[in-house]
Amino acid sequence: MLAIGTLSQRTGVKVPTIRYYEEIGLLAPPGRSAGGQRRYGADDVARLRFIRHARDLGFGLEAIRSLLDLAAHPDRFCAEANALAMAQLRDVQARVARLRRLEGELQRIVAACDGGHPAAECGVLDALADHDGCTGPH
Amino acid sequence: MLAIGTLSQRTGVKVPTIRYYEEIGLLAPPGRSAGGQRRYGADDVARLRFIRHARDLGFGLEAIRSLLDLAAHPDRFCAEANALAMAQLRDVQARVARLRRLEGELQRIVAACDGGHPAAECGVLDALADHDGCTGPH
DNA sequence: CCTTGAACCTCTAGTCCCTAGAGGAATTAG
DNA sequence: CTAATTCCTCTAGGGACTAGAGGTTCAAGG
Repeated sequence: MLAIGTLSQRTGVKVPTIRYYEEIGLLAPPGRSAGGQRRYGADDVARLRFIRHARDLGFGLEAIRSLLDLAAHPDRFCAEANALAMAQLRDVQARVARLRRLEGELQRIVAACDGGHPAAECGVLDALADHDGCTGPH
Repeated sequence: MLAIGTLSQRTGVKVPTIRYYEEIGLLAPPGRSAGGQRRYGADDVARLRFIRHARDLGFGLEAIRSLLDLAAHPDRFCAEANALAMAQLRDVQARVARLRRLEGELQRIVAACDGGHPAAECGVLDALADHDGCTGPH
């Protein structure tokens, strides 16, 4: 049986975060030692690693809850898991597209000023004040 | 003089958000009508547009506060504005890089399952449970 | 067996940037 | 003048944690 700190080390999830996951019902309340401390088993390690991995991939906790639910019922069909992963992929792709536009605007803005002027002539401040100078929408 | 709703329309910032910006000191408390409603002028439109644009570009409110402060002192040098914009650019670039790695992993994961299996054989669920299958770190 | 120090416990509050709703007052168009 | 719309303040919530206070339990060394 593992203490919470050991579970934390084995999964890379911080101790308060583990307790938070328990609080919101993502992790089942574990057994306790005689003195009342949490004790975890191998199942908890696997479950928490799953959560960690999905979080790293940008899934929200509600999506993760659905995925875990699905994984707990191996006889159900996994169309939902597929749909969740596809939604996540589309979300990531949309964010990349948006960030790349921002990157372009920021490069333009940074190039407008080398930092050596009085603020009155600063290209950065001008660019922020004037959206019309932007190449596209954001 | 503009009512808060008109200011909202002209800047694209929602009414509660404008009040929130006032509360945190990003926008000066405006004058009031006889009945106590906020009345804004052209300066407020410009300032709020500046804020909106910087938010759209992903700047945090504290960075925006610094930028506005700088813009209010046209005699100061703008090295700080330049530094803030560069920091923001680097931040955006780092996020893009990370999201592109995620995109790759997600594509691999989505390809592992067409949604037509029982959950026990689902490639998506397997991939989430097993980080070692991933191409790179995330 | 006892002591020490690390790790654990609960609880509250804070982060960021808003968003939503309740209950009521002011304004504006007809 | 009335009715509809907008405005006011105040409180609470959300996502996903993070930080801190004040106190308890555990494991290892002597």
